Amino acid sequence: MQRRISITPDATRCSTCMLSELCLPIGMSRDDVEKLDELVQERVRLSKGNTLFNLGDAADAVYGIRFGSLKTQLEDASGHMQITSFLLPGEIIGLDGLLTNTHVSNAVALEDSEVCVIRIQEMDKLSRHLPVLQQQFRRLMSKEINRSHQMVMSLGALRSEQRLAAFLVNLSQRLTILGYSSTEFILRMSRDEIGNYLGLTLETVSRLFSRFARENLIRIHQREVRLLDLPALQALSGADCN
Amino acid sequence: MQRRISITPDATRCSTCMLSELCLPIGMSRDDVEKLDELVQERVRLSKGNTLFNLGDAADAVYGIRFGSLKTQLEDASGHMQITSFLLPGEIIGLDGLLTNTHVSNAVALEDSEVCVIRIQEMDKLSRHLPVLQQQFRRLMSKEINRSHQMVMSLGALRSEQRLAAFLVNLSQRLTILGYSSTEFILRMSRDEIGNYLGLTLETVSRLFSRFARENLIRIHQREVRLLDLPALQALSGADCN
DNA sequence: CGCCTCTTTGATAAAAGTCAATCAGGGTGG
DNA sequence: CCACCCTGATTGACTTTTATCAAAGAGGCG
Repeated sequence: MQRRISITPDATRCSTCMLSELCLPIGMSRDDVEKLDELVQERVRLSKGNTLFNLGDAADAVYGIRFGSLKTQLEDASGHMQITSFLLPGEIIGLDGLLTNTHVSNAVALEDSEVCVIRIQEMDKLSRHLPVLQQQFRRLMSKEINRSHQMVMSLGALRSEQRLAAFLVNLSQRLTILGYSSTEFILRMSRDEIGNYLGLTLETVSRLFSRFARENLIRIHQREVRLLDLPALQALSGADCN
Repeated sequence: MQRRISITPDATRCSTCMLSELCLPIGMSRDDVEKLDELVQERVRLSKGNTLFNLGDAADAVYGIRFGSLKTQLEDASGHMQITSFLLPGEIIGLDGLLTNTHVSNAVALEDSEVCVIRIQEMDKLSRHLPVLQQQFRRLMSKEINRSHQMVMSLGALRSEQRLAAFLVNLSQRLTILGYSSTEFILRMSRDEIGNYLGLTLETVSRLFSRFARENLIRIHQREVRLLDLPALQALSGADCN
């Protein structure tokens, strides 16, 4: 189920949002963030499994995640899906639709989630009086380019165990920024989804988790993970010189 | 060798450039393109093997390729390089540096090349009188995000032969847009570089080229390729339903 | 309680990597 | 001008990694 929520005068705005240090306003001055308050006029609440947008939908907005998590996936001509990202609160989704104003991917909620709707037209209007907003948005797009390039590096250069270690370390880092534990968290995605994302099969992912557990790098039970040896995982993920 | 060239009054500008239908001005009106003419005040000429920028360099500009070709590559902690793109005339390079105004990759010329320097500061100044320029730039960044996501799909979902076929088809399409032959061209990169880009070893690339030639899909001699059966290559690259 | 989905684990097969030798061109220096 | 050298490309033999196929186990939800 997808439900649109209009923002009431007393609702949380960018300037009063817990995530304002991470999301669109990251690095902006207090004053400038307050000017952002009129930008988001709507939110969307999604229950688990529902789509925020689909391939082919008109793309007149991007979305900042308020809570929950989503995945984006591309679909090729033969119908095969490739997950291109897992997104957490404070991250921006939908940037790939701005080329033709049409979404080229699907965005699906991995759990009950809520996103802030950032209309491009509103942003352009606002940025006339707030030029820093354009730079801000450019930074966010550049960040997504970097993230995707890192993914290319991971898929092109790392072996399965390194990819999975890098995946865990990356999740850990992003959760830390959000104030969650860096060593204990719930995987919101299935083995199949992790495998798809990392270019591996679900069996390989499962086997690697078991092996990491045997080697006391992690403890894992279903989707609950505890990272026992973060430095070792970091080393494994390619930071070492082997 | 890298040489900076100031633009003289009689030099080619965006409005008189052969590539204006492809490059930064793609899709802009005649009038708007003329307003772009003051944007590029400098060009850089690179001889083969030289770098346009290196990891860590200040990033105050992006670059439109005028002629030649370049590669961009990331370097990980252990010194391993991963090529993230090969760029042709009309394409924009350097978008990944706008997050922190520092380049996070190297850009190296694959042959003697020339690029137009697009200073971000100039662009921001100009876009105050030409709001369409911001949208234009957003489209270009979105395009790079899409390209990179496609690459993730290719690396994550395709087998070696499909990746190489997709690589050839992609090159063919981009060369066609530039007015070159879609079936006969010179590879500007080595087997090693192709392999690195596609997440394969140079031996695998070489073997696949030989196999494609044996199957009459291509003819290849050193770096000269002729695509004999483009539809079959397209089918192989994942457009089929197998 | 039972069904259904997700996960784990094993056995085997296929894909791609590694190591090694040879070959082909292009450029350089005698 | 030709021989040689160096780099890049090809090809073969063998190994490793990861996928595939298959079966069984574990939770969660109606």
